[in-house]
Amino acid sequence: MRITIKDIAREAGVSISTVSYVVNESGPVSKEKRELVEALVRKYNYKANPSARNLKSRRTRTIGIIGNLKKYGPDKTVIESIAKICKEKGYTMLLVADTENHEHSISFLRDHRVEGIVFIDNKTEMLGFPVPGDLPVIFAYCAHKERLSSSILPDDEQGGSLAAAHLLSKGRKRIGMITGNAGWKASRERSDGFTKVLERADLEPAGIVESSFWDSRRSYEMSVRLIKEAKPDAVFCQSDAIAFSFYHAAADSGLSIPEEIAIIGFDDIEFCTLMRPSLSSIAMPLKNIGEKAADILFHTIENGFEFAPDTTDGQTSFLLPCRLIERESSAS
Amino acid sequence: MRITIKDIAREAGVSISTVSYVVNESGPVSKEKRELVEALVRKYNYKANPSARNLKSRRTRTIGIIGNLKKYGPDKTVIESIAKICKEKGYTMLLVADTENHEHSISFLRDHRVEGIVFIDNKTEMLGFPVPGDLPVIFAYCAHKERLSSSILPDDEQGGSLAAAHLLSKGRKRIGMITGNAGWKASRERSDGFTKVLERADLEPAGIVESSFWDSRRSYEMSVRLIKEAKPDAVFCQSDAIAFSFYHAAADSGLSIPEEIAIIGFDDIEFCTLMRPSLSSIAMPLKNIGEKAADILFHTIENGFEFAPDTTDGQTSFLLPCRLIERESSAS
DNA sequence: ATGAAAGCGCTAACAA
DNA sequence: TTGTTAGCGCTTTCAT
Repeated sequence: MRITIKDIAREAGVSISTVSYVVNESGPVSKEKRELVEALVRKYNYKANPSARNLKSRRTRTIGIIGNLKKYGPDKTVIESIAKICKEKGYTMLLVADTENHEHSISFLRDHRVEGIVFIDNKTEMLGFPVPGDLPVIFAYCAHKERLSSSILPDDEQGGSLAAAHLLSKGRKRIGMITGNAGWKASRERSDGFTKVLERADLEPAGIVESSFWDSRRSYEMSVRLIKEAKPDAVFCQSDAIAFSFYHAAADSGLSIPEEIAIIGFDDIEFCTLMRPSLSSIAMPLKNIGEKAADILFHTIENGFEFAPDTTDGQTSFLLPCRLIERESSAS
Repeated sequence: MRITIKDIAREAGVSISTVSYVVNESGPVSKEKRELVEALVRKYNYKANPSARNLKSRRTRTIGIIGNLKKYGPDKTVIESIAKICKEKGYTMLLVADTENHEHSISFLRDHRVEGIVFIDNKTEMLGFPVPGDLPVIFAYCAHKERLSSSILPDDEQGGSLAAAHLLSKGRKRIGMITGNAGWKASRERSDGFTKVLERADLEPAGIVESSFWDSRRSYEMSVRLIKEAKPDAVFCQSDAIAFSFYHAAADSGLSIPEEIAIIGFDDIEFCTLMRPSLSSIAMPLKNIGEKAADILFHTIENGFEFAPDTTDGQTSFLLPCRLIERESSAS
C-alpha cells in the first residue's frame, strides 16, 4: 500500500489534521511543523488518496469526455486542447469512446461523479437527446437544441465566406462550388457563406454542384460537370477530399492550377501540403473549440449554471472562426 | 446529492449490508429481499459511489492511457480499441495527453490509483525511461527496453516483406524502395523485410533511396533520382505520403501507374482511395495493437505480473502483422 | 496553532 | 439469512 496521511502524521509527530492543513493549505500551521511535514511529504512522495478525498469533499475534480475516436474525426484535436487545460487546472479526464449511446455514456460518467462533461461529435448536426439538468454538459463540434449556449461550433458560414472572399481577392470572377453532403448543416452553412459573399460582390456563382465530403467518385463526376457546364476560373470545394478529386478533373480537362482555375478546399488536412500545387484550404478552429469548451465547462463547474458566461444569450451557440490557409492552388 | 446505499436500505427496510450483497452479488440474500432491493435500485437508478467503493475495496477498476493525441499519430485508433474492451470489462479510462513527460504522466496516474497503464507513442522507437516495478505498464506502438514482453508493435519487417512479395507476385523484377527517416526503427525494419524477400527471390533491389516519412520535397527529389538511376518497374514507398510524391515524379517522368511502374505505400491512410490510381498500401494493425495491449494489461491486473501470458519469453516484444491492401497502383 | 473526532458511502468480517 | 460494526483515508468542525 501507498503511504497515507497517518504515516506522515506519525513520523512527523503531529496530528493528521495538521498534515491535511499543510497539504491543502487549508489551515494555520506553524512554520516548523509545516516544513517538517513538507519534507516528509516530499521524502515519501505522498499524495492524498483521491477516493478518500473525493468521498469526504464531495468533489471529484474529474470531467468526462465523450468522443467516438473514429479515425478521421475532429475529436482528437479537441480532446488534446481540453487535456491541456485540465492539466493546468488539476482536473482529471475520464474518456468514453461512444457517442452513439449518448444516454448510456452520460450516465456512466455521472455514476463516476464527474463534475461535467464535454460531448464531442464528428458531425456538426443539431442534437436532441435528453440531457441531465443538474450536470454541466458542453457540446463541442456539435450543438444541442436545448443547450445552444453550451454548444461550440466552427463557423462554417464564415469559413465559406472566407473561401469566396479569398477567391474574389485573387481577381476570379467565375467562381464555382462543390458542396458536401446534401442536408448536412456544414454543407448548408458553407454554401450560405459562399453565396452571400458573392452576392455582396454582385456576382452570381458560376455554378454549384452537389457532392459528398468523402465520395471521390461522385466528387470527380461533379467536378467534370462543373468544369464543363460552368467554365469556372475558381472553385470552392467544401472538403479537401473533394478538392483532391477536382485536381484530377482539372488535369483531365487540361486546366492548369492555379493559372486557369484556382482551388480552395476545406479542413486543412495534412495532405494539403503534399498536393501539387499545394492546396489552399480553410482550417477549422478545433483547438479553439476545445479551449472554449473547457472554459465554459470549468466556469460552470466553479460558478454554477446561473453564472455561465454564455447565458446572456441562450439562443445561439458559439461559433468560432475558421482560418484561411493560403497555398499555391489559389495564387493569383 | 445522489441516493446512497443507506437510502435504499431504509426504504427497503433492510440493512445496508443486505443491499450491498444484492448489488455486488456478494452474499446470500432471500429471494424476497433481493427482489425488493433490486426494484428500489432500479427505481432510483442507484449506483454505488465509486470513491467510497474504491476506498473500501482498495481497487479502482481504472486504467490510465498515455498518448499524445497529436493530429496524425496512431494513438487514437489504439485508444478506441482499448476503450471497447474497458467497457466490456467494466473498467474506466483516465486519459493523459502527454507522452513527453513520461514520469510525470505515469506518476499522475499512479497518484490516481490506476491499476495499470497503457503508454502509446507515435513512433516505434525503443524507450528507456524508468518504469515503476509495481504497476503494470504496457507499451503500445512502441517498446520499452526493460519491458519487451509488455511491448506491442506493428511488425514493420513483415510489412516490408509483404510489400516486396506483393510486387514480386505481380511479376515485377526491378523493384526499388524509398525509405522513411534514416535511423528510425520503422524504416530499418521495413527495409529489412523488403530486402530479405528480394534476396530469397535471388533479386537485387533495383535501387534504394533514403527520404523521410513526411518530407514531400525530399521524397519527390528521391523519387526522381530513383527513377532516373534505377529505372524500376515497381517501388515500395515506406509511407503513403512518400508514395504520393512518387506519383508526381512518375507523372513528370512520363511513367504510367501501374503499367510501367507499380507502387505500394505504407500506412493505408484514408487518402489512398482518393489517389488516382488508388494506392495499394500496407495497413498497420492498430486496432489489434490496442486489443493486445488491453489483453495483456487486464491479464496482468487480474493475475499479477508473474502470470502474465508473455513472460515465457521476456526477450522479445509482440509483433502484430500488417495487412496488404491491394488497390490499383500495383495491379499487374 | 493544534488535535480529537465525526463522518463521507461503502465492503466484509463477524455475530446472531 | 440478516444485521451490526469496524474501518478504508481523508477533510473539517470544534475544542483546546
